[in-house]
Formats: sequence, C-alpha cells, structure tokens
Amino acid sequence: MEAVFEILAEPNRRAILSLLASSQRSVGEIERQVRLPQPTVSKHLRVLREAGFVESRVDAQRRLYRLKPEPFQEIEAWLAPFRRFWSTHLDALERHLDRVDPPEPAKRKIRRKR
Amino acid sequence: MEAVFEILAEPNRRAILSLLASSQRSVGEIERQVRLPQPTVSKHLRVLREAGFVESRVDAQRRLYRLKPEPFQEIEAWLAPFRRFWSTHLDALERHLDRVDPPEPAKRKIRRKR
DNA sequence: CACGTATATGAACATATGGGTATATTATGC
DNA sequence: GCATAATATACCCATATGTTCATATACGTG
Repeated sequence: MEAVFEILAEPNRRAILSLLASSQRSVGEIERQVRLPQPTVSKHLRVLREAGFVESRVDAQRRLYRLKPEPFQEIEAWLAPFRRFWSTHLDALERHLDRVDPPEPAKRKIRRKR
Repeated sequence: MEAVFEILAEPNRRAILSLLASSQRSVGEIERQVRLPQPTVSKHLRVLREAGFVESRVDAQRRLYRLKPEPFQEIEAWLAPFRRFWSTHLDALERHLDRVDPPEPAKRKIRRKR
C-alpha cells in the first residue's frame, strides 16, 4: 500500500478530501470546486482510491466519490505515540496555535474551534 | 512553512521522529539507529528543524535533537473534520485494522507480522 | 446509431527531492 | 594551535510525481 502520508503530501488531494468530508461528490463537482483540469482531478482520485481514502459509486455517467475511514485511522495510530508527548506541552502549544490562528478578541463571538 | 504532511511523507523522517518520541538523541545515535549515512540524517534533521518538528540543543560537539509538539497538533487539527466521519464507521474500521494488524489469537503463539 | 456529456487514461515534460561523496565547520583536548 | 570528533553543507545525479494536452471509453438521449 502506498503510505498514507505520501498521499496526503499533495495539497490538491488534501483539498479533495476536505471537500468530501462534508459530503460525497461527482468528479465534475470536485473539478469545479478545486479549480483543476478534469484529468488532474481524475488522477488524484485514482491515487486516493487505490490508497483506500475514497471509493466511487456509479451514478449513470457520473462517479460519486466518498470518503473511506480506514486510512484516517492509520494516521491516528501513527500519531498515538506522539500524543503522550505533546499533551505534556499544552501551554507552549496553545501559545503556538494563537500565533498561527489567533482566537477572537474575547467579545461575545464564538471562539473558533481548533 | 513547508506543509507538515510533505515532511511526514518521507519514511526516514518518520523513523527519526519515532526514535525521538521515546527520548532526545544526538545525530550520531540517530544515524546508527536508522542506518543512514550521516549527511542524509543531517539533511532530514534540517528539514524537520525548519518545519518545527524538532529542535536541537548544543552539547559539546554534539547536537541533541528533540521533538517539538506544535506540528503534531496541526495534523490533529487537520484530521478533526474527518474524525466525526470515521467514528460513524467504527465497525468497518475495526475489521480493517484486524486485517492490517491482527490481534493476538489469545493462545501463546506470536502471530507473524506482515 | 449518432451525438453529447462525464470520466479515465496515455504520453511528454518539468520539477522537486532524496541519496552519495567530498568537503567545510565547529568544538574539544592535548 | 593542531589533531580529532561530531555535525553541517555543496554538488551532482537519478528517480518520482504532478501537470498538460490529447484521446479513449462509457453512458444516456434523441
């Protein structure tokens, strides 16, 4: 199996996966949302399909693509040994995240999830 | 910043990170454990350092490398939207994981890894 | 069955990156 | 200050992979 992290290394593939996280989509829909030529999208979908990130269902001339959960769990599994580590550094972590993605200025706005 | 997933796409870098997950190490120690030529190790360490995955501390002529937590949390953050999704598929997931890494057969033989 | 739509595939190319060897740098101990 | 150890960098090369354009395949409709 092609390693999951190699698959995710490609920004357009991550974009496609993020799209599919909300709902399944046809190739044409994906193509329009990520603004890539159709062959490019099809090729990325092929990679994602062969790596088990997505599966496709035939709907007339369309193919509807949707996520499969397994590879995500593999990532989780790989991350597990590090989780112990970073949980002991939560303070530095929050400072870092505030730099990367500063929280709303404490009014009554909803605090952004991270 | 170079995207975290691109960094993790490299197997040797993942190996180095896994090593550092247990404790900090010098370049020479890493070199011996991952069985790569020293320049290769130094290059990967540079990439990891510039991406914020590790930091180095000077100890005489050695540099001790240790993990930094922030990039791991970025991965967590990226995964979050998908977590909702895969948690609704736990059954299929467990079946998959059993295929990838079967649980011990409860006897006393050790099942061969694949 | 001809045509349009939707998707997949093939070929050619450019680029990025990891590995290898040699060399530079920095620190230490004498 | 010199020899040695530990690590970093430069340069070159080979390979892998993403993009583009062209074309092929599959399905649906008249």
